[in-house]
Amino acid sequence: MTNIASREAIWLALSQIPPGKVVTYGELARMANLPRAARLAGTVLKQLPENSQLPWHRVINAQGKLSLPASTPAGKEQARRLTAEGVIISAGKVSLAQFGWLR
DNA sequence: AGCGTGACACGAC
DNA sequence: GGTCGTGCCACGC
Repeated sequence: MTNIASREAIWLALSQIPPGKVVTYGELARMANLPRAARLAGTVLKQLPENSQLPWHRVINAQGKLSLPASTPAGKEQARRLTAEGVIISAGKVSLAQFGWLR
């Protein structure tokens, strides 16, 4: 599996996440057939272009929290988009109802 | 080739 | 509930 094919697999998996649901980095990697590439998922998301249509905001860490600092613009944007989709966030954590889609 | 780094995960304490 | 250590994949120097 080449490095770029892995990135593409992540992109594809990312595009499959429906609005109102969230997945963890590890789950995203599994969806992309890269069971142990949770870290890669993070680096790929980080390098996504601004203009991307992919739902990068639906990816959170295994503790149910947003990995982006709430102090940063991107962090606020992620929270804003999620709540706009009906995802309930309290104290930086996502409610279990929409967590763990595909499991 | 070696070593450090990161939007991570998981099992032990 | 926390913190720590290890394992992971890919990059960059």
